[in-house]
Amino acid sequence: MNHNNNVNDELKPISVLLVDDHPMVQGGLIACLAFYDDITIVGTCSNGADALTQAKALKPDVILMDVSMPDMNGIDATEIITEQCPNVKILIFSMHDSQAFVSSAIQAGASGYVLKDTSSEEVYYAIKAIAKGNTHFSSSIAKMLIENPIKKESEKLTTREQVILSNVARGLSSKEVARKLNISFRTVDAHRRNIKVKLNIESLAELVRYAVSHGLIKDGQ
Amino acid sequence: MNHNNNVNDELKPISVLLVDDHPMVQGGLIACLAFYDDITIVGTCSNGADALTQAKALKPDVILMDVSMPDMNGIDATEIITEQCPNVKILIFSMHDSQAFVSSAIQAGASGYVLKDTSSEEVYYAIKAIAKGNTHFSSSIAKMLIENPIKKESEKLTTREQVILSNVARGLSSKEVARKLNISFRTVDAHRRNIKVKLNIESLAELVRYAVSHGLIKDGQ
DNA sequence: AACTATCTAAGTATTTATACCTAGATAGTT
DNA sequence: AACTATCTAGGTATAAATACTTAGATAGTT
Repeated sequence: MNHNNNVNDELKPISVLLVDDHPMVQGGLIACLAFYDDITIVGTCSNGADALTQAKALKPDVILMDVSMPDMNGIDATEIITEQCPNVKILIFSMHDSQAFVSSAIQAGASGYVLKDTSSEEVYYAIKAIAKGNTHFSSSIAKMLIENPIKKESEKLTTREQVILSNVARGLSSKEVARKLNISFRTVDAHRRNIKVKLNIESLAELVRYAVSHGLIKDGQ
Repeated sequence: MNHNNNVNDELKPISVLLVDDHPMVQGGLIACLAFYDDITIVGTCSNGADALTQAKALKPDVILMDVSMPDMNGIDATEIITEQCPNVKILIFSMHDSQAFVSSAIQAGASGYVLKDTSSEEVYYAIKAIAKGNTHFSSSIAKMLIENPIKKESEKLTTREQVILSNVARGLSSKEVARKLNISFRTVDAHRRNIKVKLNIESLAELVRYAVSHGLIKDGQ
């Protein structure tokens, strides 16, 4: 059965690398994309570090990239891959629809962002779109980008601050964060104060809510 | 091909209802479980309300239930279904490994809890186990349950506790909450401790996240 | 070379949270 | 009448967060 209904498509199918640490999501993507013969899955992996290695080795047209993964997350991997493999287009496939995630992904060089609750058809069209050099965003993401454009670099938290905030919002004390990151608790304390000043926030509770609503932490985790 | 290597298995395959709002996860589960002929997927749905309807109509042996879903979450759905359909076993299939979620799920009547990063083999064995009346928990969950056992049978917060938690999660200190509610800060303190014991939570950050994820407060508020 | 941002970290002081304890008042249930 | 849950609140600790200060080490930019 040929599901390729566009006679002008290139003869060569689009090569796709799947990066997702959930076996069931990988299985679902393989099963759903197998339906389309103008897409070939050339590899799968489950963390950002492997994604970089695979991207260099396989040179896929498109990488379908999860965000939350062990070792190296999808955003960081996207940044490195788009720098080192400029011809590889990256489509973020995430369950997080927060501004912070989307902004980071775009600034890292992603060509599109689809949510995990989208249909396989939309994922297919998104892959096709970004393989052609276009962009594709899930409707809710696109709406968010219009209503709330990406902030300047200066208004955002630094990487270190994000790490600190993420750990604090997970329930770790300053001492525990300090131990985890091998720095003084004084440093953690200083970061916490700087974060609060930047965000115009006064309480730990508000910090946690900021972290949750901006995708620095999964709300149930 | 017959992958049923246990000759003592019942002739009738285990009927499973999938409840997950992510099409790709659903697709992955269908594809992965199709491999085993002693399991039959009898239905799929994508929210808790539909799960209840389907559970009553289909009377599946096992429901594979996601937690985070629109309309009604998997925990609430589990509580209603286990009450109304006592013969239906529920296996939670979640990405959240927090104590609060696991405790809630068990107290709602779930027979098992597997994380989304587990292999299809483990999901298969978990379904088999709970269909037989046993339980199954992902190793990290089991470890957590051993290290930090569930303390109380009722994790539901009283109205007063919800008011306290809501205010605390908004960023008010115990003194401020006390002033607002015209009670002693000692009372607020006592409530906070009781809430933590009930929810098996140790840090303020987790309290805030509980409040956000349980709708006591809007996360952007 | 000067400027800026970032990460680092120490000192000092105060406030708040946390963890134990006990226990009275009230309301509803068995 | 006894039991249970809930809300209330005090005592006594320690641990943590908070708010101020200063400042050195890099790295990148103008």
